[in-house]
Amino acid sequence: MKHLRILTYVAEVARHGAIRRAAERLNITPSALTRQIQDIEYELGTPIFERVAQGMRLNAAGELLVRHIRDQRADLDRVRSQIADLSGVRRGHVALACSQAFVNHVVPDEVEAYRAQFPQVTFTVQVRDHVQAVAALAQFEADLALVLQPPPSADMQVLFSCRQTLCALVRAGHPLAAEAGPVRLRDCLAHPMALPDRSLAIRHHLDDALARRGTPLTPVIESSSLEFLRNLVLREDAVSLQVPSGIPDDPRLRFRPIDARDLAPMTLILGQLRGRTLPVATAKFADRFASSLHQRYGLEAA
Amino acid sequence: MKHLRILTYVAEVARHGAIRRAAERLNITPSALTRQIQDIEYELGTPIFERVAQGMRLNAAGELLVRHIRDQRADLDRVRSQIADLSGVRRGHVALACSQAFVNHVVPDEVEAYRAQFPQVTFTVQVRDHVQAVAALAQFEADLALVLQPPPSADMQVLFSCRQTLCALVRAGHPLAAEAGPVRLRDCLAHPMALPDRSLAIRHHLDDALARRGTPLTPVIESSSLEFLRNLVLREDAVSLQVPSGIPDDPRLRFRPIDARDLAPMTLILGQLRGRTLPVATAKFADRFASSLHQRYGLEAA
DNA sequence: CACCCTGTTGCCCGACCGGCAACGGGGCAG
DNA sequence: CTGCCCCGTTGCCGGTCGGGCAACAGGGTG
Repeated sequence: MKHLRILTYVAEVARHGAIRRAAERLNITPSALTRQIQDIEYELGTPIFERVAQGMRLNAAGELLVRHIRDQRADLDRVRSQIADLSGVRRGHVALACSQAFVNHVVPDEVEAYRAQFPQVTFTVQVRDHVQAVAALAQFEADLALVLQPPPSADMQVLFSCRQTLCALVRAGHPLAAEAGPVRLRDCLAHPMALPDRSLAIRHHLDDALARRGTPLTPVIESSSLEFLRNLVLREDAVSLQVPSGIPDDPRLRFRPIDARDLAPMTLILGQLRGRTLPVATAKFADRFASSLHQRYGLEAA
Repeated sequence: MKHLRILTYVAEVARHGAIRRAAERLNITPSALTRQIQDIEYELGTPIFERVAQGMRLNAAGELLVRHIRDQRADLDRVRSQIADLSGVRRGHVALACSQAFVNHVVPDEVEAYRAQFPQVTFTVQVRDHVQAVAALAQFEADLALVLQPPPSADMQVLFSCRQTLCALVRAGHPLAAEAGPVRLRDCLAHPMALPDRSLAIRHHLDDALARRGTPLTPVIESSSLEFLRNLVLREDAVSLQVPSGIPDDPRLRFRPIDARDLAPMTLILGQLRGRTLPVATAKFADRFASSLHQRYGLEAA
């Protein structure tokens, strides 16, 4: 929308901390940009940026204004979506931040199903760890977040949650694949472990449990990529630890849940920014997503 | 603020229901205005006005947009006020809608006290009846409302409330002024009555009470102006009914509370629009006003 | 049918926005 | 200390967009 142009300028300068860099991204010259900023500061009767040698830094007034700008854009999006909705065409955009574990089938399946019905709705899916995902919500970079074990945050409003039991993941033919049903953690640790690294919630969960019991952990392979770990498990008799919803349907892979005595289940959460009214399309998608997760993984936890 | 220009156009056309009238108020020509409206409709991909022979009527999409515009302007006001606040100068504006009863000393005293401390804060005080005052809040035409017995409304959030006992108002020398303390309603009705008309909450309250008891009421004088009624009472031995907070400090006037057996006290309410975050200056004024009312008239009612 | 009101359109001008080039100033390496 | 680089800023100029004027299309009304 045209009238947001100037506000966009402010937001962009704030984001980059420098007029020249912001001007480049906005495809205008620094001179034009500096003048617009000055205009706004004049209208407000106070500077909103602190001029430092390295560029521009928001001051307190600027922080307030930028927050207003973000709110205002989000609200306009919501209104546009509502308007599109009542004209019959379901347009809109959904920005989702999710953990790596869900890029296999959980999110793609859901997006596919939704787009089959409303092809006018577009999506962006960003893979973020559980901390960054919550931050993305607060920054309005994402409308929804689907994550494992997010840090408790007042900003996050839970739309759905359930328990996910960690599973030992091995290739077909691995000794652990001989039996079915729960497996004890110590039986896993007897084999070489290929584990997520500390950027992933799964690893934090495991480390916490082992630290409490004083069991040392010496993974043979560590990676920030679950996909890499799966590919590795296919090639040698290592054991990985993943959540079932993140394991693709591959006949060469086998997985067994870790016995509940050894490892508490993790929490899967679909959430949005607390207090935010989502655009129609986004809200409807969130709704369906929640009930679809409900069907797949059972009741919401308390 | 400059970027709100176009949005103001929409709001003004919506308010007047006609481009030409709106254009006149905006000091531009109808042609310029029609083009701006068309631009917005193009950007939104849908008309926001229904063209009728008599002018322009908002359609559903327009309603949504206009609501957004109102919210957005209110939020900007709040941000500007916050910014002014943190730069040390307490600027801001307070728009108050109040019942006639409070223009004598309640509101002027409070405004004076506040302006003595923060002369940069400006005020508009609109006198509205109890129904219109609540509407003014919802329309963002007022930030605060001070009224008697407002209709219950989900839009209204109570900041302070207390009870006000209706009083018989007479001039000094009137037979009723001979005694002090509560007076029975039937003793008043024995004299010619000079009453507020049905545009005022006091009259509704009285009518309700009398209707329940089947007592007929034949006022000699009716007026929508409390001030007129007081001036009349000064000139002849009539009895008026007013709330004590609306009676000026005039040695020629006497008033005695109506006995509680005859007439329940009325409710005085200071309120704002539910869910709205008021600008700093306004919020602070509301705060002081509430505690000042508290000191004058006692505890909040439940 | 004429008249009045409505919104709308073609044409034109002026103001505003953005581009270009140059300037003042702070941080940093030689 | 000096030259260099990057920072924001300013004077000047051109294109674009907003607004004014006058005329047009259409519905309601006497």
